[in-house]
Amino acid sequence: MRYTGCSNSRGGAFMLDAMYIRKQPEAVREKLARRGFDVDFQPFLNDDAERRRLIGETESLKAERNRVSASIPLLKKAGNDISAELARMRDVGDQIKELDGELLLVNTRMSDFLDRLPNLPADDVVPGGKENNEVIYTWGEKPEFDFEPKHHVELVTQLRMIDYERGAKLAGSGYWIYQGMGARLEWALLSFFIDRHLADGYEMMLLPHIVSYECGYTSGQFPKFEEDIFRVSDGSDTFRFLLPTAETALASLYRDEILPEAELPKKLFAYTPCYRREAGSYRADERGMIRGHQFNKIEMFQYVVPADTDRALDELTEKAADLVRSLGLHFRVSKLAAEDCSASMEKTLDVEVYIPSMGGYKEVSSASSAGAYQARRGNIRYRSSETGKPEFLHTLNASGLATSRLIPAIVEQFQEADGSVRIPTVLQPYLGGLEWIRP
RNA sequence: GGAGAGAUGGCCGAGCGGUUGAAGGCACCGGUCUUGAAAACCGGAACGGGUACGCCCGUCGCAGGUUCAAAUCCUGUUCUCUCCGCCA
Repeated sequence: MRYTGCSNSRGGAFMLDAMYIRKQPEAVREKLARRGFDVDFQPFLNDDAERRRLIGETESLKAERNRVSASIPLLKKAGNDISAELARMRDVGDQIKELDGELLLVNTRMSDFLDRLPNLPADDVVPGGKENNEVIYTWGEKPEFDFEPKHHVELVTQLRMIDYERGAKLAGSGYWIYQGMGARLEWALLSFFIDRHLADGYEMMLLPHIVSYECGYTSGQFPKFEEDIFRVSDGSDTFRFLLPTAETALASLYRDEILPEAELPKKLFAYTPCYRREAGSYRADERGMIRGHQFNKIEMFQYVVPADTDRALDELTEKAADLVRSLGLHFRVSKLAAEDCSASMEKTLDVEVYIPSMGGYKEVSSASSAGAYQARRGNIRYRSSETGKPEFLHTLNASGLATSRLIPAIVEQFQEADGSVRIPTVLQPYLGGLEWIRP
């Protein structure tokens, strides 16, 4: 499936990237190498040269055609015989058509190549995978239990919060049902997050959960990661899919638009369920709610001018961390190494909550800067007050938060010997003042 | 689902085969005027690409077609609006 529509956006996005590669192929190679990508740019650079040669040829033919065409009405008026001109222009038209065909081929090859390249890591992002992630700070202490702590699956089942079996009956493995206090706790978490974001001046959005191919292209999921999503069919050929994250929709809000600089930074958040195939990614220690095909998440998003990106990433990371802190959960913040950042992102900070049964930390929020990567793909610009010209803006996103790993963290970290669970103070107002969930 | 109307620059809006890349207005930038600002007046300014930096090419939702020449004609397509039907 080709990226359809927005054809001039593609041209714009395409060229800027290409220009950088043309000018600094070694710098680009080095940056990609940090992500474990070994890319040979030679074929691309050859295409780039060929492309410019074809453009030169076809455009001088077009210039001639325009010139002669403009003179034809004048010649006609003067009573000249123009049949020779007409014949020649027919011929020129054929040549143009042929050259344009070749050009299209080269262009397609180049954009297919570029579409599949991940973002370049930021300068302060170290090479390598997970093992090179750096813990920035840790908050709180690992909980100590003077009894044998239970696994969250056992706790939430006993407390009748989550029904895994019937979830599987309804939809298959990887789906669960929130019930009773589980449903209420889930809703309390989301409400709490919403209130915090509103207090911080973020605008709330409720989005379509089924979106078009272009959204996936802009956010960077497509064309490389089409197998990670649920495609939906209405019998037509239109490619639509379920949101794997609200980011996918939020990144496309202003696609093909030019925002006034005064509107930036634009701070948004959205609640949506997230639907993911997670094909083959289950691990034995991820029993329960750690990884499912559907989970609830509130996503924060910012559109900023490039100079504001670092500040925005700090803000988003701190907001996500602060939510976990407010819940009283032990967590840490890590800066990801290049290979661990998702493809669209130049830099990512994870907020990871401690899950006692795993003896480790699990991501509840990923705060990332996409730099101009998504903006290029979606042709999202702002009018710079400095130059007066449209420039690509920067996009950032962070979960705030995904709940599916918070509930395990809450029930496990706050469990008592009798299997009851203490409700975090900040959530109690959302639960009618309730302090405990008891068997 | 049926019928109709529409889609033009940052925004609104004219144009319906040949100096129209596009009148006019708003917004924007520079200048004159002003103590300063506003108003008024004058001027500039679309986006993308190529470049021998003189210019040139492309772009009027999108994709094709007709033509020497398309915003303008033809076909397809997407989206928006109005009316009818259906429905949470």
